[in-house]
Amino acid sequence: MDSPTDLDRMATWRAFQWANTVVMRNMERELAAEGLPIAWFDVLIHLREAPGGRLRMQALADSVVLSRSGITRLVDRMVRSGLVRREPSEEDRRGWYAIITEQGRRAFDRVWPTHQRSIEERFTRLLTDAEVRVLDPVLLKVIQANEMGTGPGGPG
Amino acid sequence: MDSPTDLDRMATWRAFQWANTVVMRNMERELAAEGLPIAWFDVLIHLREAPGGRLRMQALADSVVLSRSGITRLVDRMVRSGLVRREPSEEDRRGWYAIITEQGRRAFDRVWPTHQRSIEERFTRLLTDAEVRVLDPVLLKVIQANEMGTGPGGPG
DNA sequence: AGCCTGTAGTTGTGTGAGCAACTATTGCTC
DNA sequence: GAGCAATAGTTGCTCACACAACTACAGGCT
Repeated sequence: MDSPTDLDRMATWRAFQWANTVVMRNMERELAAEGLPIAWFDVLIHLREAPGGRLRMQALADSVVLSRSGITRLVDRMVRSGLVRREPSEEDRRGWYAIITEQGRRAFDRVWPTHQRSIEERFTRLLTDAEVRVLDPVLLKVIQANEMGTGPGGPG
Repeated sequence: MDSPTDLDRMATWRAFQWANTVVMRNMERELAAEGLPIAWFDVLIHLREAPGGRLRMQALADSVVLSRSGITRLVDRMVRSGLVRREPSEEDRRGWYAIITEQGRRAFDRVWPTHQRSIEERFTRLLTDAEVRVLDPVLLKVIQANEMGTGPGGPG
């Protein structure tokens, strides 16, 4: 029962990266096949969970890990498609809310079952209970050590 | 000691995604500050480890998880910068090798210490030995369940 | 009030990635 | 050995993102 060497740990790091890449790529393809880019899905899932189904642009950008300009244009597209609408903030006249529309909720509901099954098959089902219990604090440690201001509650 | 629920597992999945995103973003910024985009670094690390310092274009694309057109252009840029050169394959006259140059090796050596430290601080140092031993097989399972033809030995 | 620094969001611009179409070559089948 | 599907790589096109500059408003200081 030797300790993992530095090289072992580097391999773990690579596997971590690789696992994420390959899962994300597959999910992206699957969601795209349903006509919903994964970025759109992430926006919907965060808006849906936010009180009032709405989030300030910057908060949304943080949630989906996107630049301010990035979120502006992503929301632009989703507004054009009717999944999201904008509304000015009452409290801060510089601010805008992005708000999920009924159509947005329906779009989410439509793809969620498939996506959920995909997450299960590609990730959650593969883990034993014990592994989940180890993984959770590990991921939290990693997130905290790399925090950039925003807390988790991250991507969908 | 209840079993993690489906919701718990979904949260784990989100944390997994989030952890990867936040780490990658930080590393990208750090490497970019050293003048080497992370995609370039990944190419260099794979070429360096390959026999003869060379890899066929498609193999390289698989290693860094990029489309064929993507790898063509990425290699284009690196050739222009002198870190990589191309050489036709003897065995298959359709094929080309991407080969790391001396300058490419020097570029790698220059940024590697910093990057290595970054990986340690942001990831490997955070894990106990026991956690590494749990994490490794978990990641392998995820990779295998999501395999796309290429094996791991993935990104750098 | 007037100023001045900071923040919210949008817009101009450059770049990197994927998809599909294309060329060249391989290798299987008859 | 002629034909033909499959593969290797490149190129045309489009799109999404980041960075920086810009406008508008907020909030503290004098």
